[in-house]
Amino acid sequence: METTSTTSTASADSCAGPPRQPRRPDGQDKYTISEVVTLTGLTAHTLRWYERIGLMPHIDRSHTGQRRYRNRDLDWLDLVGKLRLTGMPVADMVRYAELVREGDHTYAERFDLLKSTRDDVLSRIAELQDTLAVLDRKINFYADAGQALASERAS
Amino acid sequence: METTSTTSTASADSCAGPPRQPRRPDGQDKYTISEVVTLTGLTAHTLRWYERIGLMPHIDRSHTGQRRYRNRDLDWLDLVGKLRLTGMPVADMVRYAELVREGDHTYAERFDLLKSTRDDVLSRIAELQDTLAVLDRKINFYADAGQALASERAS
DNA sequence: TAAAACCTTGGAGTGGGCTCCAAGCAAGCG
DNA sequence: CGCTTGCTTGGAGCCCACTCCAAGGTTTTA
Repeated sequence: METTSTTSTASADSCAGPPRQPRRPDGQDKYTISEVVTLTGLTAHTLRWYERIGLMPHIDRSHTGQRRYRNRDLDWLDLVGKLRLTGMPVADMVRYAELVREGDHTYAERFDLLKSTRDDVLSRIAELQDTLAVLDRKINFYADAGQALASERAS
Repeated sequence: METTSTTSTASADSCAGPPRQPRRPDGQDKYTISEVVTLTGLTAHTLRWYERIGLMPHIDRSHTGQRRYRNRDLDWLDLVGKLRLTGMPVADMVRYAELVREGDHTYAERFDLLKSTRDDVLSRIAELQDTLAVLDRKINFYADAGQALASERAS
């Protein structure tokens, strides 16, 4: 049976920011898929799917065919996770992965891709700050309205 | 035949930031669906779909049954657009719309909803800034690598 | 050694957010 | 009057990013 992800990505705890993934034990360079699940917060399904669609580099296998992830694979997954947060489509990440696989002569193209991604991120940040301003105006409105209702009740 | 959106949302022009939607003509308070399409950048399909799922307030109709949007509807669509950029699920926006329809006694709940949305936005901004740092490190790496290749070619 | 836990595969299914279609009504124009 | 253009509806279809299933092989624990 498949281990259904216990480390839920969106936890509802009140304080303390994002639910940090457990840190990698150091000195280790071989992880089973379930270890990667706990380290990345992805599901095993998703990890295998990433591999099928060409988003992963070649993953080592044990002599019986089970995946054995290495630290560089985890580094890659970290990057993928970051890019995912920017809303970059998986297809674009696959493109980047292909460039990496193709070797050093794709440096320029990778550079361009990263730069335009960077620009996207900057404009998304700007959009969000814009939205923040709108939310703050509305929040103030409701705060005032709440005040008004309270004093009305008091009088 | 349906007017296929001419105002493409994602234009590829180089400068000048986001493709500003045309400003509303002032003094007007009745718009056909196609006017709203050009004002918001949404498609007519999407506007009708928003209505079906309960994301819109009641929209006036002409004597023949055609939609006539008013300025307050456009204001609402602006808000929806902002919230969409934050990644808020449409279902949550529908919830907010319901609260608005239910009247003044939902002020407190709306306030809470906006505040938690605000928190989400803040943490998304933080995530993006994190990602930006990663991208910058990689970009510097590739810039250096490009330099190295160039000087290699020169020698 | 036997049971429980974990891993493998290809392919099918899901949910969100649109996107489109067909068939038909309505308005403006030459 | 006929043509073009625009609007109406319910329902079907699409794309993305997973998510799960069945059927079987492997590894670990007791």
